[in-house]
Amino acid sequence: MSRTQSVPLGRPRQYGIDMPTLKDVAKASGVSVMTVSNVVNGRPRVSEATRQRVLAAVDELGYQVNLTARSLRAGRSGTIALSIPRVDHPYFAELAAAVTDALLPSGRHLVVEQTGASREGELSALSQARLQMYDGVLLSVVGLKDSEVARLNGDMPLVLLGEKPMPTARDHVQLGNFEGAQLATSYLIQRGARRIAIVGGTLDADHTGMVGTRTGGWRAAHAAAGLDADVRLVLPPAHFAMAESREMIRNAIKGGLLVDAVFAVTDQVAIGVMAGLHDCGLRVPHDVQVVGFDDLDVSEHLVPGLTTVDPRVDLVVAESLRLLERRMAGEESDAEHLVMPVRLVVRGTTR
Amino acid sequence: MSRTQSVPLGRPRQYGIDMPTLKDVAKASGVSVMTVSNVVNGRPRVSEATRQRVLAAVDELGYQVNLTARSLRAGRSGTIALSIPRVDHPYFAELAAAVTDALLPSGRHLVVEQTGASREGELSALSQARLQMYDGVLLSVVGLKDSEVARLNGDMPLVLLGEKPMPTARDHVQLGNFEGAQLATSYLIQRGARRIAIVGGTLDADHTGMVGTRTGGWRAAHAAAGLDADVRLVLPPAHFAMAESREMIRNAIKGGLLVDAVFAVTDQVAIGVMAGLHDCGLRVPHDVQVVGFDDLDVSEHLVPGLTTVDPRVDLVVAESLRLLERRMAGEESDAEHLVMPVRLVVRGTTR
DNA sequence: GTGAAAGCGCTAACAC
DNA sequence: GTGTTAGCGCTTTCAC
Repeated sequence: MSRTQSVPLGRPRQYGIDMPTLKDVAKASGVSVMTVSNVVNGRPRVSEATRQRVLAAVDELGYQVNLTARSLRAGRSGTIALSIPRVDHPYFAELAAAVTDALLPSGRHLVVEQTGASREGELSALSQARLQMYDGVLLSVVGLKDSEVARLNGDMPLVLLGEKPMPTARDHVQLGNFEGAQLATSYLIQRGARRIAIVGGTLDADHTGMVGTRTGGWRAAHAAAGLDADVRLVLPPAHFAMAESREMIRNAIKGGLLVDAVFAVTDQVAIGVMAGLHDCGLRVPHDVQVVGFDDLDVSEHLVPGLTTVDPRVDLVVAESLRLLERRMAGEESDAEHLVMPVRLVVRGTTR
Repeated sequence: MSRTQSVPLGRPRQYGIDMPTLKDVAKASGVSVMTVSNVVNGRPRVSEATRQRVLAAVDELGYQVNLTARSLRAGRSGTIALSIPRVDHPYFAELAAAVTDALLPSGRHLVVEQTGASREGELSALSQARLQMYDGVLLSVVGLKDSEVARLNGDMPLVLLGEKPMPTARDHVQLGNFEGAQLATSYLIQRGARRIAIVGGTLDADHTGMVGTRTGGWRAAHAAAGLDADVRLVLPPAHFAMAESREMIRNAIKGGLLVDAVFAVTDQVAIGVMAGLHDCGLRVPHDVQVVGFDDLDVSEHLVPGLTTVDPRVDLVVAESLRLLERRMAGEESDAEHLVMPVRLVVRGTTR
């Protein structure tokens, strides 16, 4: 009697023809919706005959489960979100790909959200409302302050990635920024460099954040070698773009800055630096050695190949997902704050 | 009386504390859920006093709309999906970023789905069920056959991107593959090249798809110049990876292949080729000229800068979104099939 | 201006 | 094994 025929309450526009529902399949196969649900979800106690009949109807009508409805009812969406600033920053793209690959065996679904690397973007991408649609979120924080991150609903499974200080109450995985920068700079010193510019570094006293920490590593390597870290060697581009870095090193050198090596805070910056050095007629590594940070896919195939810090994204991803799975399983253990190890990959831009 | 206190029907696990609902806000502010809904959605007929009271309660309880529920009821999610093979393929990453930027002013939300460039991946990412969660989908097809794409629900707003033949019933935007390849090859011929390898080309007679079409352009340019396109110059890597392309050109040259130029079907391939040529002691562009296709961000900053075909992703994105908006608005006009113009960007890898 | 009722499509719980 | 009931949180409809 309660068939949905004259649609009393305007069925929301599904862009044309309505998709068949469990009810339709139930009607077509002469069973209850619950039985159809059981079949569709592969639950045990269904007789083979019924199963076949239902499956036939599913097939004929082209039934597909409505994930929104399931999600509303079940409280789980089966989807994890990875929130990164932008996919066209190769480091984040490679991170996203690594997460996707790592998630493949688990059968979970991943979507990538872009925040735009701004506070506003992150705030909107991270609105509780949005996040609620996912079973778990891997959040790469760039713009937000830790106090803002701390305001996020504590009950949502969330693992933080990124190089800023984070609320202690949340799981957080970060790269060995300090260690990597120190490693890179020490290696340059060891290879004879004495005037090592840091492109993408900061003069700021704040030694937190990706830039601050890496600059700290650069400083520490100098100190460890008993060398002076000349502040004029700190070149701070506003973004970490190739074009900008290229121009910055070029201007510095044309302006008379003496440099026999560059530690670029990212491989993107390093690529710009290599181009800029070439613009100045300087040869890499003969005149100026270069070390980057990120070990992008492309870095291996530059000419010469870029010596760089491998941030071990594989470890970052594995640990992050371990922590996230734990939270999604409802575990309430103390938050972990991990700093992954890094390693130096030596290629042709160093002597 | 009907307060949710002893949860008769197990409220689905929302990972801990329940989020407040409209009902909670309604109770707290002494109005009906409907009024709260009206306030929350900024609908007109609500008295200022009521609005303030509701807003206060929203604030106090930290209410956030449940997008899943809204989506189920309203039939719209406010979200668009961009489905691409992988985000760590720079071309797709840049495409995704371009879509994101283009969508920004509209206030729409975008999520990126990765299909993994396989038929299976695409089929699963494209299950009707998944797609139903979005108001519109921009689908970059790689693995699927057009017949499989054709089976997708015709009522879902969907615009196809990609270089394969597509069902005529769906909107489809593609790059000027043939034109670009011809442009690149003709330019090389014009610059004196006579032995132009195509790395990433195919010997297949099938002249559809990205590879087939670009190989066709390479062939056509030869024909137009009255030259012979030597099939030994067609080097077909299985994927479009840098490492693979590098090895392939290296082996070919060590194996005695005479080459004075390379048309690489993508910039990724071109980067591998440049590295491979360097491995062989050949100089670019002095000994071998190189032209790519994609005009990636990095291509400008390689040393030497890569001459390449700019696929005008900006146009592709603008047109795709125009078509998608039209479908989302419910327009039923005939499907459009667009091929965007391209242009050659001349840099240092050609003479 | 405000609210009661209905129900989007699905599943947990429990009856038979 | 199968069906019935009761909602998940929201918005549409329509009465007041």
